[in-house]
Amino acid sequence: MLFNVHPDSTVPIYEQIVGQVIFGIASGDLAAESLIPSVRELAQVLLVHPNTVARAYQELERHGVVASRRGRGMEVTAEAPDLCKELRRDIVQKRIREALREAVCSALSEEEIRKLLEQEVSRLNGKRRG
Amino acid sequence: MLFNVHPDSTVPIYEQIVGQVIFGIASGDLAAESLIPSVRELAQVLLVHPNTVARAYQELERHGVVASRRGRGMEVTAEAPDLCKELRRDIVQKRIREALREAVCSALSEEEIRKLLEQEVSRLNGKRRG
Amino acid sequence: MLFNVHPDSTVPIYEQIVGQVIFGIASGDLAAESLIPSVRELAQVLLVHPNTVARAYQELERHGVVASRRGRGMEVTAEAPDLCKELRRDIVQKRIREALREAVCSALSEEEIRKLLEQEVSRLNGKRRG
Amino acid sequence: MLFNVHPDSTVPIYEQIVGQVIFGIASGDLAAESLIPSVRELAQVLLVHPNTVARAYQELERHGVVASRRGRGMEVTAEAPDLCKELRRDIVQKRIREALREAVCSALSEEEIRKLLEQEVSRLNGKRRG
DNA sequence: GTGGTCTAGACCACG
DNA sequence: GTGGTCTAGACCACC
Repeated sequence: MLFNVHPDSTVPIYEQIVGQVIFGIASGDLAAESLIPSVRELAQVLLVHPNTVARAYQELERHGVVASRRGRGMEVTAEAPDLCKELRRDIVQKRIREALREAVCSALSEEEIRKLLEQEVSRLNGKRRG
Repeated sequence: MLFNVHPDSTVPIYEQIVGQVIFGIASGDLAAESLIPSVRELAQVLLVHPNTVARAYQELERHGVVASRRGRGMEVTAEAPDLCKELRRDIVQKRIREALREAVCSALSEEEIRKLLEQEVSRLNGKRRG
Repeated sequence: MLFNVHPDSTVPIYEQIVGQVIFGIASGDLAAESLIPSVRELAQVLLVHPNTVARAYQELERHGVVASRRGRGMEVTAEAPDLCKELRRDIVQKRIREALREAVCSALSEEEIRKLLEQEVSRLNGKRRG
Repeated sequence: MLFNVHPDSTVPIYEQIVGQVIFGIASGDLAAESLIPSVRELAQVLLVHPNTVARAYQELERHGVVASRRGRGMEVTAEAPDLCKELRRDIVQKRIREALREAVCSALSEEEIRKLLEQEVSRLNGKRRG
């Protein structure tokens, strides 16, 4: 499981972590009933403060995708995989929708926007395969 | 000239205003050497605090796209139109790139991402024409 | 509006604050559309750290009983009074139910429990009027 | 002897176990000079960690209601039955007092509180007999 | 070892 | 002034 957080994003770090865990569960990297990385462990990997991770985990618990197991850690719930697939779609769709809305209201033409999109999609697929 | 700010976005309001003005200049809605709306006027239209607008204007001044004319207001500079066309592309591209990067790292397949994109593009074009 | 928190309770302080605000809204002490005390102000009154109050306020926001007004404070929502009357009942009922469940499983007889209850009710009503 | 622990209560599990043993001794289910269940046995029944049970037993030993008998286990002391009857009353009374204090400070009327109490008492008696 | 709570104090965005 | 986020590090309950 690989975590990607960007400390300089306008999106709070804890929210990025929430998203990453949701993605991990949706993709199957984090299986139902398994334990997610401990607060301290993930904090060390991401170079953020444990409190920041803890806050993300509380949010995830609130969403019902993980449950705290006293003294053991945070466990992925049985319903999480289905739930996270929905949440993942919502997150990605929302982000894309906002980007496109901004593109439209920037008065760029539809062709220009499509060109930009195609270009960025190819760019990322290059990265993905590379 | 139409301004769109979304108070619940993670993007700060003043930054949204900066973007809107840049878009307005790039599209020609705000012509070179013309005056942009006064701080108070725009604050009233957008239902935000005048300080927030003032801060956005400072940022625009820093970018060199507007210049304050004592006693008259803020004027679009001569170089602004070209500059803003570049800035506009950068802004839109950056936002799209980030949205797609997130889509990719969510482990959605390329196909699913393309489907989402197409769906959202149509949705916005519907709105644009409607 | 009077706040009662007990630092040595097993119930976390932030949760006690959540309850107190809900009670205040349910009773009408905190009216819809009004601002609740600021984080710093309440922290000073309760002699707790501002972060603790902030956490309580986030929880309340999540419940939909207050909403953050950027730069102004936290506002009681329009739906809050009705919502809080329900929440209040749930909180009080839950606490009473747990106390009684414990009383029953302590193997005290029904009479003894009733006697204890009556005694404590009178005691509190004495306090309330005194 | 039946043990009831609620893992999601704000009351620590070890403290719940302490209470349950005190109740058992007060009611006569656990007789003076008899052995209480072993740490491992009780841990298995309650599905909690043996350390948690061990901690509860330490607490009970500190209260003087059980004493460890090398090689045999933990024995209910001779003074325990009387002591536990007092402790039981204190525990139940404290819990009820706190629940009622909260009810009062929630600004529910005396009438409403009495109604809630009556309703919950009947509910539990239904369970007790059922 | 685990997560949960709390204090402390920094910086930021916004009004 | 407001709330929001983050770092830092303490102590606790539990496994």
